[in-house]
This record gives sequence, C-alpha cells and structure tokens, in this order.
Amino acid sequence: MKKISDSTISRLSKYYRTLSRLVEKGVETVSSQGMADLNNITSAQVRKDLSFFGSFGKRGLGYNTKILRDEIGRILGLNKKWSIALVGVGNIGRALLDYEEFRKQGFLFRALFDKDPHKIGSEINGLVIHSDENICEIIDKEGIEIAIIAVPAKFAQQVVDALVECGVRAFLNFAPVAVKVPEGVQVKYENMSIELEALSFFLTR
Amino acid sequence: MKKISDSTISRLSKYYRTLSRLVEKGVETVSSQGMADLNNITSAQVRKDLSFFGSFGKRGLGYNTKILRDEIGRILGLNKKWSIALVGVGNIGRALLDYEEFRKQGFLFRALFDKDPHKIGSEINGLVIHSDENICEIIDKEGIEIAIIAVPAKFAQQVVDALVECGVRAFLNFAPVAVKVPEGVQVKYENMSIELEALSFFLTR
DNA sequence: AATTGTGAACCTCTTCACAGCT
DNA sequence: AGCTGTGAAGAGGTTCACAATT
Repeated sequence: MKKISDSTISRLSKYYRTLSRLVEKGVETVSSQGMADLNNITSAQVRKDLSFFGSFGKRGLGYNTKILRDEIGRILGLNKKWSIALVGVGNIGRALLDYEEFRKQGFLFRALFDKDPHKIGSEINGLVIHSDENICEIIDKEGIEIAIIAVPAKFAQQVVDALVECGVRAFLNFAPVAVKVPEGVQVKYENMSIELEALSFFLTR
Repeated sequence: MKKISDSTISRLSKYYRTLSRLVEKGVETVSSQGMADLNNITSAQVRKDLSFFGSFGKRGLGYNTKILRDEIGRILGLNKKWSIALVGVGNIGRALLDYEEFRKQGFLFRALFDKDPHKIGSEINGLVIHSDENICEIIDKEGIEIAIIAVPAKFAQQVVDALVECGVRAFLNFAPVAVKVPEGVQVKYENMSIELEALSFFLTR
C-alpha cells in the first residue's frame, strides 16, 4: 500500500470538516479551488491529496459535497465507532471527556484509569475510574482500540508500555514527552504549549 | 532573516522540555545523539536545527544542558511573560485556564471574553469575563499579545477580525476552521480531533 | 576518541501545467 | 468553457559524511 503522508491525512480531516459545514449549509457541489480557499491552501494540493485515494470529482463540475464528505469519512475510518480509554483523569482528561467533537466523530470513551486512590471507584459520565490493576482485562472487555494518555510526563512511558502489552496499538499522548513503542504501534502527540511557543517565537523575531 | 521551518521550531520546543527534565535530574551535558534518542529523531537533525541559531556545543563533549536550555528559551521568547486573552470560556476554555504548563512557560491569561450573558461579569481565577464591548480598550489596557480562540467555528472569523483590528498579531485557534488574516498576523491551529482521526486512519488500513 | 557544525546528497512534499473529461 | 487528475518540475526538509575542534 502506498505511503500516505501525515500532512495529507491531517488535511483530509480538515476537508471533512469543511465539507460537513458545506453540506449543512445546503451547498451541493464545490470545486477544488473552493475547497482550497476555505482551507488557505492551493487547489492542486486538494486534488493531489484526493488522488491518492481515487477520483471523486467530475471534470468541469467539481465535487458533490455529500459524496466527498462520506468518501473522506470512510477513508479516515469515521464510519465506525472507536472505543477509547482515557488514562489520567486530571484537568486535561476531564476536559476531553466533555469534548463534544470526539463523540460526534465516533470516538467514544469506554474506560477510565487513574492512579489517585481518591478518584478510583468514582464515576464520571457514567464511567467508573479504574486503578491500574487488571488493566488488560478491562481493555479487552471494553474493546479499547485507542488510548489517550493524559498523565504526567514521567509516567507516560510506563503507562504506554502496559497498554501495548494489553494489545493497544494507537495512542494519543498529551504528556510532553516522546515515548518508545514497538513497530506497528502508532503514537500521536498533542501538546498545546508547542503552538503557543511557535507564536512566541514569531512575535520575538 | 533566514526562514526557519515550522518543524524546526516545534522541535526546539521539544528540546526545551527534554533539556528542562535533564537539568532537573542533574544531568550536566548531553550529546546530539542523546537528545535525538530522547526525541525519537536523528542526531543530525538536532545539530542542524541548532545550527540555524548558532554554535552551542563543544566538539568532543556535547552540550551543556543548562546553557542550551536557556539559549533555546531565549530563541523561543520564553524569557519573558506573554499576556494572553481567552475568547470563549466554554469547556475547552476553562481547561486551558487551569493548564499549569502555560503559566509555567510564561503564558499568562490576562483577559477573558464570552458572548453568553450568563457568564459576562462573573469571575474565573480572579479574571472577569467581558462581553465584546470595548474589546480594544481591554486588549490595550492588559497589553494582550496573543489571543486564544475557543469559540464555535462559525464565530471564529469575526472574533479574529475584531482582535486583528485591535492590533493582536498572534492567535491560537481551537475552532476547527481556517481563518483569514492579513500579512504579518500569525495563526496556529490546535485541533485534537485531527490526531485522533490520524489514528483512526492508521487502524483502518 | 568523541562529538560538533555543515555543505552536499538525498528524499519527500508541493506546485505547475496541461491532457482529458463533462 | 470549466474543472479534474496527474506526470514532471520545483521547493523544502532530512540525512549523510567528514573536516574541524576539544
């Protein structure tokens, strides 16, 4: 299978949102140039990104918004529900639990973990917070496919190791530290400070 | 001034964190290879990134962790405090207000804005939530340099327009929509769904 | 002996430009 | 006539490899 670049995938996500909004507005077709304008990129970029996956447009006419949105949804795997575990129910963790966008896209929290004995056993949004005992059992039972790591940096690696051991192959890591994983396991990082620091850099120059 | 790529800047942020941890641990020197291992990249990449800004190492010895951390801090503009405005005090907004990391890096919230009449006038963390009246006056008074946009997608453009008008030149946009800004204004995007969707794509293939 | 700093080579991603379709 | 799909060209970012330095 052809290697698709990370930037192409992240643009597909943006196209998906753009198209969703167009469909909501009742717009039925859009050109690559129209999509480009709405995403501050070039029309060639839009066409090239899509070309990796097929031909979705009509020459002379453009793309049908609803069809293209659904195609991209299918490409991204948004046509199914994903079972998510959240490890670390602190400030960030709780904000994520309340983040509507995730649920709308089919990312559903099904298991919570935390180290803090005060939190263990309590419930949030109908989910019990578990300790780190019997992790694999819970991961299995809930069919967890993706884990969101929202623990302090120094615990991130051990948490990921434990979950890899249970068979989890995809991680979204909010801890500001790189973690090692075996081949075939994917880790994405989310670090809000990095973008702020890029702005700080820009303003400093 | 030489153009520095976004990827170099975001790696500098990561180096900064890595070095901070090393300094805390009492490690005094580190090689480019050591830094590379901690960030899952190559040593040539580390050296090349740093070379855009100067020569900070000693051949045969490596880098002094404390000195390099401070140099990178200076490059990124982290040696000063930045005044931040938060627009949109919803779930995400509130989580950001409580995010320790920002404050530690010198990013300080100094003004809050929201549209909701129920929120206007109330206080969070000692900051009053303002309406959209007299925005520029407040921006000026508080010396706001960066605005964090945490409003629904459909309001993002008008909010940014208003703030650009007040002279704000740097934005961190959590709304999942691209906004247009004039030359000389920088917008960075933060969209947690995009990384989850990349994982979904990975698991789908 | 070890490790940096960097030009050159390499590779990947973006843009161009146009044939081909509607 | 208008717009897509795509090979080729161009731009940009990463890695190599080695001279220079401690």
